[in-house]
Amino acid sequence: MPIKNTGTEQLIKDTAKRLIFTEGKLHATTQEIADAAGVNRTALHYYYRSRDLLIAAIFQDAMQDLSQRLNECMTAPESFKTKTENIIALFLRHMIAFPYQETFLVTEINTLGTKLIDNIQSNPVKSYLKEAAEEMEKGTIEKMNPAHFLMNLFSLLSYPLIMAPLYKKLFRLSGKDFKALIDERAKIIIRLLFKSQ
Amino acid sequence: MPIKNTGTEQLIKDTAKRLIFTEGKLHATTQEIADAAGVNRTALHYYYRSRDLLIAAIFQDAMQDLSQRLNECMTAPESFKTKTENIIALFLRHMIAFPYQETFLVTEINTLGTKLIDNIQSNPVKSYLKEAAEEMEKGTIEKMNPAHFLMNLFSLLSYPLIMAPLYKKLFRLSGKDFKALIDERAKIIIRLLFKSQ
DNA sequence: TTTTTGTTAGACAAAAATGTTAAGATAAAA
DNA sequence: TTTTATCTTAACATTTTTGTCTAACAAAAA
Repeated sequence: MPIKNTGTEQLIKDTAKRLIFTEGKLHATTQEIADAAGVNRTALHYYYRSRDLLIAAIFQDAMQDLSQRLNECMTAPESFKTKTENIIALFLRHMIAFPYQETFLVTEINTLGTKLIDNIQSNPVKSYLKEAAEEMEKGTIEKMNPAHFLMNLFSLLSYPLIMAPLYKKLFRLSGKDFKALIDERAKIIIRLLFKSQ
Repeated sequence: MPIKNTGTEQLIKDTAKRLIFTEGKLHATTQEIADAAGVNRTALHYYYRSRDLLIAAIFQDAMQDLSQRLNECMTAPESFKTKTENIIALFLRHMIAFPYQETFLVTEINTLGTKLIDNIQSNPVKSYLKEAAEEMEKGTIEKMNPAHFLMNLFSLLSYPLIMAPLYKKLFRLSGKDFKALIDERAKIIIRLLFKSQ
């Protein structure tokens, strides 16, 4: 780590994340990133040496961030429903800020190979799936393979935000109206996933 | 259209679609496309003149295909539930074959601008939404903004297939096991969207 | 004050990707 | 058989993107 930290290294990475994760420009060039960050392109090489290394750093961060969010959410010491409500709140907030983070991860894996994620942590997910299975026994949620429950949850949270540009056109909605729609989703999702009473 | 049609023009486009829509290689180069198609890169230029034009053709096809599927599905003369079951079957089949088609559309829009889709047809969707609202009155599905119903439907259909590389790792599933999981989803989705009896 | 650190600017080199051209092979059509 | 449309090969030009180097400068640290 540098002795005199002016935040430029972080700024570059954060800007790249904004372009890629938030604005969905999955193939931003080094020039575009540097311009958006308001730094010279040389600074990007100064800190990250190459585009690939910057992208690798961003990929690592994204995986780490995803892992950590799953970890924290899924192993929290709360009731299953409360926990699920928290997952929804947290992931919705995240998807609003960084809708293309998961898309980025997947397309990187598709081009660079699946070995990128051999070390993914699946234990917290497993424990959540187990709890879901118990809830199914209790009858608070529909019986199904718990993996489906989790996929349903994440689908309902994520997909509308990824497809926002299409949905806005399809529904003829302004950005504001679409946002209002998204704000309603937490409740909708809970109502859908949990039996009515 | 060429007088002597040997299918190479189509082959090139189909191959590019395979790479982009199926394999999720969203920034395939002309060389990669030509190689995958087993033709010389010049053939690509011979037929499409430039990469951008090939991509534009693919984009148009994808929009057209999406529009047409929506159109056919949503205006079919069947009961709402049957119609929805058909939508699920059709879109699931499509997502299995071309999981990244919508992702491609959205990332293209994100980089080239929203004007690409100003002419999108939203009438069939509107009529489906109206039917959904009627079903809500009847009580066969939960009451909500019909737009949510549609977003729920497409989310549940699409997201798991887009995120397959991640989910396989997260659930530690082989390709075969994951496929089996996906095959169960049509029923799961119907059960989730429609009230139990 | 001198040195170090962070950073910029500019020029340039190298690589990658895209696009062009000309010549020729092939096979089907005329 | 000649012609023509299709497609390849190979060479090359252009553009885009990436990466490197050097000199310089400002601000903080020593």
